[in-house]
Amino acid sequence: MISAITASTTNIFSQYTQNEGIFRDKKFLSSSFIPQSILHREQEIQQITAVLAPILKGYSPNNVFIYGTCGTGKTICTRFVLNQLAEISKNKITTIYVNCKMKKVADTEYRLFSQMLKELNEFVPDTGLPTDVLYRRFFAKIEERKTHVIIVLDEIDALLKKVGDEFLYNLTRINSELSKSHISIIGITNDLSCRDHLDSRVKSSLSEEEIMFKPYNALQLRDILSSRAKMGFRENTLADGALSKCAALAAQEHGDARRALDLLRVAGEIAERLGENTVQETHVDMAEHKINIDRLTEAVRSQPKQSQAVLYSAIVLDRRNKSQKKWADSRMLTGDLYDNYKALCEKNGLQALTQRRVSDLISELDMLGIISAKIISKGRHGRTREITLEMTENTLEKVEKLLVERFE
DNA sequence: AGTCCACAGGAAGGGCAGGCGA
DNA sequence: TCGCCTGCCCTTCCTGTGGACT
Repeated sequence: MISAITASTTNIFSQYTQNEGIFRDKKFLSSSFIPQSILHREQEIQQITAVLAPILKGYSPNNVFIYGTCGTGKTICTRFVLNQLAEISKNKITTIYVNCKMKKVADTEYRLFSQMLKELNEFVPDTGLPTDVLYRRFFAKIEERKTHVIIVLDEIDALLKKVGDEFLYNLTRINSELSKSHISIIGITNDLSCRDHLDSRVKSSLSEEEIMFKPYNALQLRDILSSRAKMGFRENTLADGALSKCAALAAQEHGDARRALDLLRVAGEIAERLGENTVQETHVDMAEHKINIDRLTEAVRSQPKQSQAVLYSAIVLDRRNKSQKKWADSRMLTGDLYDNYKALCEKNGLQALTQRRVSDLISELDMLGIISAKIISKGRHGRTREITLEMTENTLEKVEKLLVERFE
């Protein structure tokens, strides 16, 4: 029996290695790959370059705020320009890149400075030091460099929402205390209203320059995909319709190039797994479906147990409402959900949280796009949130299966 | 116009785990 | 070892809110 299994797996592996496959090199289909030239972003690249160019003559560049929705090339263009700048200046410039949305990495002031120090090869403990000690170490490290330091704060809105703008004020003030070095800040955000929430003193010092990235249209996305596909796929392995479909689907989602690349790569993986020689439109459909399911199930899986309990209560309530009201009305309110959640906790021996805390968990699930919670007023019957599940039936089944194992 | 409901959500602070330095 | 600092998760207390009802 064992030898039979071994023989079959050996067969699969040898088939896999013998088959040339669809991909030439998958890294070219990754959104983090920075190509030699970036299509349809010439103007934006020029704008970033113009802001940073004074560095080459020894002047301090202005701080800059870059806006644009997801996948419009803000990060890649910034990194592209910084790479070029580093090359021309013969690495006399220090760049620090931090993604402020990364949970447990840079989602608090302490973690941001800890992460920036890490980029400067100074390691500090995850917790335990007073913040001003981190500030001092950061100043010292910057001063030690005796160069221009460009700090790129990607998804800066996430951090601003969480900890306020005090850290930005402190960062912009550093220059007055430095004598041998200089700091410039590039803030990248997809929240267009982000700037409006800044304190006026921060606003004036940070938003000296502003650059806006418009979404790509389907034709532009097609160009981008086509150039990446030439590098990423072997010849004649990609049907023309598949490429157009990826571009069209991503264009529908506010011109998101990252999404287009993901679709193309996953479609290729699906085709390869099915033993096909070319990627077809059907594979793109399957990829879209897979990406949606994977994104949501992964988000649910990584939630703490209490959040999962809240979500499971919502699913149970949704199922009950649908069966009782015969699909007519599956809306649920915060109060109903909380009662259901408390019952679930009791059944599972879980300490129930207060309604205040559950209200925050509902907001977090809403932010993740797993549920939708809309505030409504029921007049004399108070104000509450109307909650609906934001999942297709297939995804819901997968998520439910995952949660049933934990709570039933 | 005033009242009332059922929350939303801000602010403050408690408790815990963990690191640092005297 | 102890005091002080941090982040994180949570509770308690409080004010604000929109629209139906009186």
